[in-house]
Amino acid sequence: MSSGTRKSRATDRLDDGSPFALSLLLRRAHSRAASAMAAAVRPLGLGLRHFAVLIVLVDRGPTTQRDLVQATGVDKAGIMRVVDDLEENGLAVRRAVPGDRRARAVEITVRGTEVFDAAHVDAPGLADDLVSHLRPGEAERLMDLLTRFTYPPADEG
Amino acid sequence: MSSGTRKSRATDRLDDGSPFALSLLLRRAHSRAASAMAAAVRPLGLGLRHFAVLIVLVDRGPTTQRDLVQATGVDKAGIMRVVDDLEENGLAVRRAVPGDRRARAVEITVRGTEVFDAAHVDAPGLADDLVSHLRPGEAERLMDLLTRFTYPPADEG
DNA sequence: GGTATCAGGTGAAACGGTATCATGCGAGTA
DNA sequence: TACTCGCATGATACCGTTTCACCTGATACC
Repeated sequence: MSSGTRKSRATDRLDDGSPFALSLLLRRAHSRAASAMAAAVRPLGLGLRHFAVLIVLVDRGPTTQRDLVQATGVDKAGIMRVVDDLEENGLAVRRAVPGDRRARAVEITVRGTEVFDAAHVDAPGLADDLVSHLRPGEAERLMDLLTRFTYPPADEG
Repeated sequence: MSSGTRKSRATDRLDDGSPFALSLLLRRAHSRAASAMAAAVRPLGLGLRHFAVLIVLVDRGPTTQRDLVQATGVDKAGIMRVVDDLEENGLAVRRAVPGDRRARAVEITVRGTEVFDAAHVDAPGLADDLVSHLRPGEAERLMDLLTRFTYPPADEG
């Protein structure tokens, strides 16, 4: 906390010692990754939020909107709008759930899987570029740490 | 990309193999960290974005809005609004820069430093809680990896 | 049946980014 | 010096997205 003027730093990194450092750093890290990966889906007229839903649909099959909220961490209003978009573009459909008249299961369409596959043409290359400046194994280490940071064992949230 | 139905997972994690996994994971990691740390500044009537600017001001002293854009990674329109808020609340002031009539240097006020200190009462504890389920040294390792992920050496963006 | 809870849906407000504009600086030129 | 042109800084307007609060209808529990 030097008073008065202070020479500007060489880098633009925020102070690592602050208790807010991790939060601010994650913001920039996400921004960097998101803007890079968005390039893979933008030509398809989709945003990453649409793709996050498609991934779940491919991975799990028909999924209620409630479960999509849980799986993606996106607010239910956001899921609503994303599913609206997917439905308008014919990439997914809302179907009634047999046992529960409240619930609507979202299911990916054939056209949806085609778009899903199309996005995976460029995506792996872009993803590799993101971490190409790290040393071997560090990308996996980062994923592992991030996963365990984001999903604590059960108690503390 | 297994075809057809597939058993639902126990956890709510997204597939780790997808090229989009890192981006989506960073989104949730940031969300978790940001909502936790926001609790430390919410009582002061501020958001994390305001605090990101205050940190730079404390660390560097008077800073032009252009440099705040670089330091925080926030768009210049966003910096405008944040500085507007800080000025309205008396936490910072815009001052003319001697050599350049275009530039406005933002400087933290006494009241700004008081608010800055007030936020640091709860912040360290909250920050520790965020990583308390990780093993010793892993938090530092995560910060290190995130830093090097976010700020590539110079060439590749 | 009565009540609490849950899934889905809707509208308003807050947030963040893009495009655009106005002014000032600086390099180059005559 | 005076003039132009390109670029930088800040400010503003607009638009898409996200978040919050509330509402409707269905289910579960007593």
